Amino acid sequence: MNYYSFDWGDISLQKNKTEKYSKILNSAGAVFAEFGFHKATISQIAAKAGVADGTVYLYFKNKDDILYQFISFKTQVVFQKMNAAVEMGHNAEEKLRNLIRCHLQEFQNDKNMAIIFQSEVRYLREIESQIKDISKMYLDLLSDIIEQGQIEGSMRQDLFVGLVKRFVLGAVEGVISTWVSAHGRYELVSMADPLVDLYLAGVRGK
Amino acid sequence: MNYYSFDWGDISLQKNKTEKYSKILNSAGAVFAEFGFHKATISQIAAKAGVADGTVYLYFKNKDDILYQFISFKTQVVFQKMNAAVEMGHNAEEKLRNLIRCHLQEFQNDKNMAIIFQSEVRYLREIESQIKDISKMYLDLLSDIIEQGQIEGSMRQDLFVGLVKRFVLGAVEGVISTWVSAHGRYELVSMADPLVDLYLAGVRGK
DNA sequence: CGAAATAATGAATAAATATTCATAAATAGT
DNA sequence: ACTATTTATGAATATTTATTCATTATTTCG
Repeated sequence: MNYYSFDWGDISLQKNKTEKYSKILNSAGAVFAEFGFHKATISQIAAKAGVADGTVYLYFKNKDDILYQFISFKTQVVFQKMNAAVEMGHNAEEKLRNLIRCHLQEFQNDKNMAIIFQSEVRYLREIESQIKDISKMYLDLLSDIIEQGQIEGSMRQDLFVGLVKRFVLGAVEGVISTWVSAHGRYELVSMADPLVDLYLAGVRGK
Repeated sequence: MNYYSFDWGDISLQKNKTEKYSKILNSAGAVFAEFGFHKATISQIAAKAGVADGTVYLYFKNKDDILYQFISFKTQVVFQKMNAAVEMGHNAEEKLRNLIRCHLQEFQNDKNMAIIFQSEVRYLREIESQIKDISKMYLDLLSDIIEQGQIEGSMRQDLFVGLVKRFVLGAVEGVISTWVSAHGRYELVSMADPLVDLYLAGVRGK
């Protein structure tokens, strides 16, 4: 194994493999988003990725696996960003605001992901194990923020935390859902501040 | 046509037809809820309804049509009740509370419906026309309530109504979703008051 | 280069199941 | 009771498409 060939083979192999894997995954994302998981076909995905149908099966166990890996990968990436965003906040309100901003920003940047999360996540009922964990992480993140807010005194003591976090996540998802229905015509992220304001102050006048 | 036979034929015919139609529709609801629309089979539905596979096609155009009719029917019934509930309220806050209570109560009473709405409604992308209209009615109901609240002075003037209604609906759906995931183990309707309280006052302390 | 290993192909296969339809049962009208 | 009409049956069909795999292409590396 000389200097020139040192690991190059493996590296470029890895790279090609990764590239093709990503290509297929992204194509799948586009096709799933356009037609929905069940109406999407392997042939469509393969064609869009520029590979043969059979090739898909060199990178994924089966059709379900493609969806699973797509969601799994996207979730991980987004969640990492959310975590970082929350950490940037100096108090509970700031953390909440950062979380919501990040959430909306990421979904705005990746509409395919937004559509797929909205429509297909629930299909993975059985497969869900890992994905459920990540959804749980999101809710835990919220729990921490709320609890911190209560300690700081910026949030009410009489909150039912389990309800509040569902309330927050549900509303964000609703807002994203509307944005998707509107074919992403406006700035999703511009909803962040008004939304956080609603969380904090409610609809009632003073 | 004598006294004894007067219209009896037709009446019982109607009744039988309606009965079988409902039987199939309800069986479909149960099967869809248990297995999900795509994994549910016509044979399962037929078996549960106690009819032959072919019979299903005497009452429904195809599998999609069963889902469509199920959702369509349920939506209409629920929406009528919601409307009535809202009308019982004497002011915006009461109306909002009645709406949310009714919403949660109806979904609690019909878990199959809750599951199907949660998982499958978005599948009907194309078919959605009528269903979208009904969802729109829900949002209009909310718009009216919020606007009334603003006139009464019980709700802030600076609300972005389009956002608020999504916020409200999203949060209710989130709460229902959690309840379904918990296999309906607690009283969904007990969430109504805390939820409305969050809408009105937010999470911030005074 | 050339043999071995790896990767890609896409036509053929296999399985699932929605839908049809010839036949049978039930019902209604006389 | 008898015929016509309506309703129900369920085995057979038809279609769709995920998945396989024998073959071909590409890459690796002495």
